[in-house]
Amino acid sequence: MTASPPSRRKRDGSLRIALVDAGVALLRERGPDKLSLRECAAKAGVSHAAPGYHFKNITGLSTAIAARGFSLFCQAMEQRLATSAPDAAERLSAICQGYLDFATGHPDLFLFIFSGQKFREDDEEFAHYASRSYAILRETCALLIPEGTDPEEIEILVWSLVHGYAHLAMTRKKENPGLGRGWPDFSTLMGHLHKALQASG
Amino acid sequence: MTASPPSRRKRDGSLRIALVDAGVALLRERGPDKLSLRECAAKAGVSHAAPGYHFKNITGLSTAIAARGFSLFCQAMEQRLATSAPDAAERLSAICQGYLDFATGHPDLFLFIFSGQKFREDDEEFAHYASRSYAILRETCALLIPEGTDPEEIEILVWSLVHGYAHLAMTRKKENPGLGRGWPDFSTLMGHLHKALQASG
DNA sequence: ACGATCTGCTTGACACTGTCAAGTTACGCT
DNA sequence: AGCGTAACTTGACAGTGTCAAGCAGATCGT
Repeated sequence: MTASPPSRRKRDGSLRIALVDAGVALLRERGPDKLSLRECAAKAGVSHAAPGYHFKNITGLSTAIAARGFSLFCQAMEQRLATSAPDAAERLSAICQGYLDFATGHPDLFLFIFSGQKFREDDEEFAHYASRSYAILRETCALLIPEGTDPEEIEILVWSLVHGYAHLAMTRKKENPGLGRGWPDFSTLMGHLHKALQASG
Repeated sequence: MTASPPSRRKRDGSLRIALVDAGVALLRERGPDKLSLRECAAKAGVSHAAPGYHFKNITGLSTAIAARGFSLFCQAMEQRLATSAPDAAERLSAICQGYLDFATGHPDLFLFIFSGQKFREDDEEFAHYASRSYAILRETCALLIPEGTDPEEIEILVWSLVHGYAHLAMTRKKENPGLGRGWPDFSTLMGHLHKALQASG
């Protein structure tokens, strides 16, 4: 796996990246609770203690993987935003779609970053992408805040709805490769949400 | 811990219960990802392999703990329902309050049962309480379904909103003993939800 | 060109985990 | 009293995270 030339030493941090790659792959193959330093090492073709050098403990590796997760999460939302119509309602639909793209495309990673397990919040990369993901939501909501309403109220409303939908879909029965069998499409929920916002504004 | 008379053998399944108690306590003390068969055994005062007899593997113990979790979950909702005004909107508010009572009262257990880890779905107790918790939601929503709307659409709408709110509150930063600092109260979200339902009905 | 140094890894050890096989003990029954 | 079996205990093994020590290749000063 990741078979680079013989086994030269890297001063460029490429093993660090390879280990995160291995971790992401491991999550996908074995599930969100089966991460293991030693198996990441094996997958990357290095000795069992090599990860300990780059991430001093398993929390460090988990944090790096979560950072990768949040980065992909942001990417998914931005991708949908990039091809969205410019009006506020469409942009809101777009980030929600991106949200669900990420959840269905990387269910393991999605559950992992929202597992409630503690990461190293002081990690720069992690903090960057985690806060950026919320910033995207916030900016998109900004245009839809009814006069005289606390913006956070709407942000949390939207976020709760899409997050709850995605998270329930991922945790309920594993026989849903996409979203739950027979579940209403998110667009119908989005319709109700818009009605609520119109009624408020 | 749970110091019963000397160390007599029990034919009544009381060790099984003691082990689940120990597991629940362990989750609270050490976090949702730190469950251990051996430590549950120690906490219950039995040998390291005793849990293996009652739950054949750690998935078995996890399932029993999750069953306990869902049972408390149902209990929290029913308790709020019992003292609620009889009209549909109030009953809906009541189960949402119960939902949040459970999440804030047992954050570890809440994250555990919704961690996405797989349980033994064929376990009778687990299946009972898990499906019952959804049934409570369903029954409460039933009175609020607008004419000509798929009931599941409203159920998922409500469930997503309250679940997303609770789950985000639990996973975002651990310095929130209750719900996030400065977060809008759920009742405001509930207000928007009602507006949406009125606009639909 | 060459030795010193430092960085990136390896090796080895330890305490801990889940799981299984085999042994032991106490309870209920006849 | 004695037996059978349910409810454990004991012991072992492989796998885990973490740490200390060793070691070798890259880089630097000269």
